[in-house]
Amino acid sequence: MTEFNEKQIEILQVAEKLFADEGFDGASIRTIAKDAGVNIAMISYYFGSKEKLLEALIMYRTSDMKMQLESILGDDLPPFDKIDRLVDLYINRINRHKCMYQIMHFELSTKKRILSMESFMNVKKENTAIFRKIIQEGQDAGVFRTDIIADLIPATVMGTLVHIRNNRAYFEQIYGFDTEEKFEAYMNTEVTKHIKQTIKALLANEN
Amino acid sequence: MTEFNEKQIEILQVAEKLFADEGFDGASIRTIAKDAGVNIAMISYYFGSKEKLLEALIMYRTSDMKMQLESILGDDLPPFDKIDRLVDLYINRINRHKCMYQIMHFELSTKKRILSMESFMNVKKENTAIFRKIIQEGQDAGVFRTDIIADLIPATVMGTLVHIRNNRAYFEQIYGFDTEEKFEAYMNTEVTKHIKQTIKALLANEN
DNA sequence: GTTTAAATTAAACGTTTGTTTAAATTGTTT
DNA sequence: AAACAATTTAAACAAACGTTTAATTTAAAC
Repeated sequence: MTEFNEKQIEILQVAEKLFADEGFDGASIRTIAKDAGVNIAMISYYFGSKEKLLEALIMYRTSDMKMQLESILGDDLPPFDKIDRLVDLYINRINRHKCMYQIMHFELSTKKRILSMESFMNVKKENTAIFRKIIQEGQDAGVFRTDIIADLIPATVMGTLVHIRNNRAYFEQIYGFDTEEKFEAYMNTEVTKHIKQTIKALLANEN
Repeated sequence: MTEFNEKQIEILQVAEKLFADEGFDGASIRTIAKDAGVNIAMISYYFGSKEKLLEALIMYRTSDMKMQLESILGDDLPPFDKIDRLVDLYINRINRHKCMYQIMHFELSTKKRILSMESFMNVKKENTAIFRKIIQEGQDAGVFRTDIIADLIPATVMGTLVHIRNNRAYFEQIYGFDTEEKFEAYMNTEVTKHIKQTIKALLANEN
C-alpha cells in the first residue's frame, strides 16, 4: 500500500516538523493544515485521523534503512572500515531525519499510544539481523572481540546521538555555539569521532 | 526557596508519573489532581500553573546528583573502579527516576517550552565539572587515554540507557520478556555490563 | 455536454483543556 | 469565642482541540 501524492507528502513533511517541535499533542491539526496549505478536513480525509497520520509518517520514514545496511554488509571492506560506514550511516540518518527520531522516541515510549507496532518492529528486527551479520563477520575474521553484546551497540550509537541532540541547548551553552551550523559541525566532527572511537575500542581484540 | 509540604510532594509524584506516561500535554490537570486526591484548583494554588509545576518537578529531582558525584571523586579508589561506580550511579539514578528522565529529555528538546534553563543548566555544568575531574585523575595516573572527548562520555552512558528504556517494547519482544522484572534484570546485568565494558574499552590506555 | 466521482471548503459539533472565581471550610492567633 | 488567614471546594470561564457534516468546486469518464 501507501503511495502518497504530492499533497499528502506535503502534509507528512509539515507534520514531521511540527510533531518534533511541539510534540504529538502539542501540534494541532489546524496548525499542520495551515502550514501545509490545506484545509483542516483534508487530514481526516486523507489519513483518517491524527493518530493514523503519525503512523503513516513513521512508515514513510522507516523504509529505506534496510537497503543501506545491506549495502554495507555486501561491500568488500575490512571489518573496521565497515564500522566506520555503519556509524556514518546512523549519523546521517539521524541528521537527515532528526525530527522523525525525536517523535518516534517519544511516542514509542509513551504508554498512551500503541502505534502500528508490528510492521515497525519487523523493520527494526530485520535491521538488527543485518547489523549482527556485519559484527559476526569481524568476529569470524578474528578482528572483533566475541565477548560483547552486539545487539546493544546500535543502542549506544543512536542513544548517544539522540541524547546530545536532545541536550543541544546545554552543549551550545558550554561550548558557546551561537549558530546552528556550529552545532552541526560539532556533531559531524567531535561527536562522530567520539562514537567511532568508542565502538572501535569496544570491538578491538587485544591480541 | 522550595520546601514542599506533603500534599505538594504528592502532587509532584503523581505529576511525574503522568507526565512520563502521557507527556506534558497529554496529562491533564484534572487527572493529576484526581490521582493525587486534591482539587483541580490546588495545582494553580500551589504551583501557579501547569508549566510551573513541571519546573518545580525538575528542580525537585535534580538536586542530589552533585553530592553523589563528589562522593565518588573523594573516594580512594583505582581509576577503573571509579568508572564502575560512576556507571552504577547513572544507572541507579535513571532506574530510580525513569519517569523524570523521560519527561526531561522530551520537554528539554521541545521548542515550545523554555523551562527554568538557568538553574537546571548550572546543576548540569557542576556535575560535568566533577565528572571531568574523575577522568582527569585517571589520565594523570597514566591509566586512561588522553585523546578522548571526556565531555561526551556521560552522553554515551545516559543516551544508551535512555534509548534502551524508550525502546523497551522492542527488547521485550526480541528477547521474549513477559514481565517487568525480566526487563529490569536485563538492564541490571547485560546492559550494565555492556556500558561498563564500552566505557572502559574507550578509556583503556594500550601501553 | 452530461454524469459521476474525487477533492476541497467553511461551518458547526461536542469535548476537553488550563485557569479563575467566589463561596465554604479549616486552622491559627488573639 | 472572635477574628483572621490559609486551605479547599464546586462551578464557571473562554479557548482550543479533533472530527464530522453538508455544500461546493474540480476532475474524469462516458
